[in-house]
Amino acid sequence: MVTIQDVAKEAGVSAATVSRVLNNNHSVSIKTREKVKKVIKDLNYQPNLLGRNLRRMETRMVLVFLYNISNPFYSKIVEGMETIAHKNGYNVLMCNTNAKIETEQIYLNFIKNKLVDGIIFTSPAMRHKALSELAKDYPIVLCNEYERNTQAPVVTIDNEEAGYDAVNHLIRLGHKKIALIGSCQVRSGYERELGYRKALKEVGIEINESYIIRDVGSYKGGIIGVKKLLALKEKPTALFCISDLIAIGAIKQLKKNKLRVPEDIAVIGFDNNRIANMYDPSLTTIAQPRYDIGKKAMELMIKRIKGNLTSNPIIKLQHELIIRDSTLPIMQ
Amino acid sequence: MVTIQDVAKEAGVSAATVSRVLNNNHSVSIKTREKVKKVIKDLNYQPNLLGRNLRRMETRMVLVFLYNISNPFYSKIVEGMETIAHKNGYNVLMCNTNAKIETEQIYLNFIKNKLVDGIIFTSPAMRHKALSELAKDYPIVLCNEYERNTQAPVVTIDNEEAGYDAVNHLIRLGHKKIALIGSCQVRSGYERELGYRKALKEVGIEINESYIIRDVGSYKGGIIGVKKLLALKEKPTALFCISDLIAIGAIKQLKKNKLRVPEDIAVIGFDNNRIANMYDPSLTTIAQPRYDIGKKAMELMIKRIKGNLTSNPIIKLQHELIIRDSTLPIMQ
DNA sequence: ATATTATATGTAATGGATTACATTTCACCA
DNA sequence: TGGTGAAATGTAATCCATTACATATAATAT
Repeated sequence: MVTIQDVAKEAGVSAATVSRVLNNNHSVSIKTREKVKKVIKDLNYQPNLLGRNLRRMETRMVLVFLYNISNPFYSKIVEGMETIAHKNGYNVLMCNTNAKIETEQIYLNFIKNKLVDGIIFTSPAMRHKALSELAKDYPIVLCNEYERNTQAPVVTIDNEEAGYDAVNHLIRLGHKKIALIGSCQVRSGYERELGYRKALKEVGIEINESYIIRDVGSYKGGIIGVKKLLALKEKPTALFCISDLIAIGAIKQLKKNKLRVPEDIAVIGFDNNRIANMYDPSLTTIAQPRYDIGKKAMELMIKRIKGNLTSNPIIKLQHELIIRDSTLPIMQ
Repeated sequence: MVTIQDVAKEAGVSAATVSRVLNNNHSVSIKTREKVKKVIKDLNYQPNLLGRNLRRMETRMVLVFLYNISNPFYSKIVEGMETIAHKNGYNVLMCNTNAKIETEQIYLNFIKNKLVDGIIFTSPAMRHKALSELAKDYPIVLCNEYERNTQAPVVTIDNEEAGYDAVNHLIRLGHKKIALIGSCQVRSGYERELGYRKALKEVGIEINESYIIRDVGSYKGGIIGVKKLLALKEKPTALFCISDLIAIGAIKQLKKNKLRVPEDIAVIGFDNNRIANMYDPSLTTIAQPRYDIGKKAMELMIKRIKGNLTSNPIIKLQHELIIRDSTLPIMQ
């Protein structure tokens, strides 16, 4: 392996000078600089960053914890993070946590052992107390999911407001019997349910608790939810699903029961998952500003790493209602 | 920050002994070991792996290049990789390359700069010559996509055989006018087309070149492909799409033209993407043994890192035809 | 021409952990 | 009890690059 010493010897200078060339230190004469650069090229020298990182006690790497990379929701978020990171000389790495605390612990060692400079959580499994402790000692940023009491910077949307907007859309279409399929286990789900309740209450629709199917998630959850709802005497005419995957499961099950969407039942999803537009019918949904969420999260992270962030702000970015076929108004 | 020296001083031993305790070296007396462990705990000492890695000149990290994390196809593959990696004391990190050579170059520095021990490519943008050069100097494994001439270990499936099986399934259902939507820009696509040709030729169906829509990909490609096919005088009765996303785009466009799947046109996809089962109709497709592909790739990687792999094997694992609604035989 | 300052480069310490080698300790045996 | 070998521990070099500080050289001012 070629080291900085080899380059120095070959170029007839000291390692310090080579280092200065590598780091674009201005106090190297043009002649020397060119000479060193040539040797670097000739020897195909690649600096060993383990040495640099040890010396500087930083790695310029940020690790992103993902529940699972298969969740396409996060791809745009990560892109946003990468944009800001690269602009600041940082790199972004990702890992799967599978929402398991044990897996999180494994990868948490990356920051404890100085292998990365910071960690961004997208859907933490560990609880807010542990997270807050962690955030005291290390640069931590939460992206999307968080618990109210967590002492760490957060970037997210106003989920209650978004849930409100979704349900309001259904109300404006004339629906009165509106069901919800979701989970209040994560805060985002809980807040979306709050928005659902707020919207109904506001127009004087009494909340029918049997219309609220909780603690089911993802595609299968949508199927289960619809089965439960169709077993009711008074069936809903509209469905607010707190994720697009739930919505897709729900629609599939509705179709199985020969119910048409949106003619018989309108369905609205959440996230504007890539599949939302591809599905048949295409899904009305709430889009999150994913790219900007990622950018903002990385901005906070880099500030935090550099010690320029002392408070723990909770930043909420603007969501958007996207109307597609699954809630089209029906010609009577 | 607490260092190994601090622990040593506090425990009244040398740093070497602390290091031995950390690494479970047997030549430490039980008494000393317990004493050191207690101090480690009391001081909440976290070893700085930058030091260890520099000394050992290894990081026990493997980086996986993903075209984009939003491609759900790779999640199971990564899971397989993680299983084997963790079993061997390695960790898996991922990054987005967006199939851009420039981005690949950025992350390639990770291995050149000794920040990771190996890189697994899932869909390399760089060409086989550069890859082969790289593989000479560094542990590189290719997973799924590869070019014939690449001098590096490869784990994949027999794409020609899989394409053959897919088309054969359509033939057995009685179809004669079978179209293909795909891309021969990646080798897997090219090979699947070979399988398509082989299957048709075998039963004496002449190949209609206008039934082959090339160089379109993903969801939009499916839409474009169907538009082209429906413009033909003699429309096909079956469609082999070389990915599930293409198939979904195709079906969406077919429906738009009031064509029913599978009644009017049968459609088969490829990959057994998660959405394949969720879509309406659910997709007949070719499933790749993704978990096993990931496991195998990581096995090769670790062998290669340890210097126990000198050849460049091309390992092909077994695929499987999964029959669902999109090709159900039609009752006449 | 000398003093002063700026520029360029080198020397050596540093970061934290590991490990080859050296030394000490201790148990056991003759 | 002295000798032997094994076990336990310590010393110091090492991994590679960076950087504070020292020194040498060149440029400028007086």
